[in-house]
Amino acid sequence: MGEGVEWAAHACVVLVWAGGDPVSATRLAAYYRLPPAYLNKQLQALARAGLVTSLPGPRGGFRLARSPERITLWEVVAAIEGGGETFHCTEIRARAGGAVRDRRFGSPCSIAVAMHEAERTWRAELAGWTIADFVAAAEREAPGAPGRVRAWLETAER
Amino acid sequence: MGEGVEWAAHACVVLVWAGGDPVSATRLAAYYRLPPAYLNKQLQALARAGLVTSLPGPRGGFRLARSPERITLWEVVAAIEGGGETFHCTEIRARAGGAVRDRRFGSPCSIAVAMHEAERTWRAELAGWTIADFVAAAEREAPGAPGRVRAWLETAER
DNA sequence: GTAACTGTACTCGGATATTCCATGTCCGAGTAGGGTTGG
DNA sequence: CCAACCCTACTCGGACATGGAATATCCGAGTACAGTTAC
Repeated sequence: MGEGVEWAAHACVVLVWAGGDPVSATRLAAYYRLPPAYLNKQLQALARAGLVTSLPGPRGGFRLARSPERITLWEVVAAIEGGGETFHCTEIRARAGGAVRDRRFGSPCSIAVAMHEAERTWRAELAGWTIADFVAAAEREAPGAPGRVRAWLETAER
Repeated sequence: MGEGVEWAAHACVVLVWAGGDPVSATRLAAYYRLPPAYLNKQLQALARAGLVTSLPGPRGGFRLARSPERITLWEVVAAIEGGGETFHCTEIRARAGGAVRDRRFGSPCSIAVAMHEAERTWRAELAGWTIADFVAAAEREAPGAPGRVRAWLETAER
């Protein structure tokens, strides 16, 4: 799994602490010491998925498109990595030497079924977590975080 | 996910149908129309993981190291893709601008926790399936498969 | 006839190229705000 | 003084390099069998 997912998730948490004010990719990248252009790429992916809204020009940036409780971890992963199945069945049983050449199999390959079932539970588990959960956990760990982050963003402003 | 996993799983099913007789990588590759040398690489990975045993020389090849009920889909995936976590937390919160530089966080990052929890259920789901399940499903779908496969391996023999 | 020997063909195993995707970077279109200028 | 205009700085957005891993391949070490030969 790409590390862009981790960046995107943490970025969403910071956007919550920003309180709805747009935060530019440059600012976010500076906060986490990340390559600005590449983080911008990830944020664009979130924008395409409708998780954040983008605002161009000065005073522009990104902000959450919905409330944190309504954004699941699965949506973030899907936005960055793509929502498709990670396991792709190539139906190699249809090419088996002993099988009839153009046979159409009624039921899908049981191996693919197992893989997809496992992925389904994985996605369900991810969908059980929201950005709000991570915000709450971070604030429980470091109560002063929201104020500090907001202050940092303000001071770096301009 | 790499397609080597699919090859390895199907290969295990064929090994069951071979009834304990060693089957060479070349034979298996010919059966599924796969690149022989590369399938050999995957089988070597299975051998390193202890899922199959290898036998060199003529009449050699691979056979299952245990009974099909004792080989889970997770073990196959782990043997090919590596058993490590697919999500690797880089602790970017420790590099946050507002955070204390060398602060040691007591509890792990909640995002990483969520990811690992989801992966845990994924692995558990995969571990719930065994090669025997796939063999049973395939025989239910195509009752003559075992005999056909065995015959094909015999005829192609030599 | 039998037993030992030798040669061959076939196997795994790891070292070696190649292709593709994730990573990382760059520049262009567009916008808001401030400074300037003319009335 | 005020309003219109322009210019600059800053933003997102997508097009463009780069590196490492997955994909694919090849050759060497080792083994079992068959054929051969000596006794």
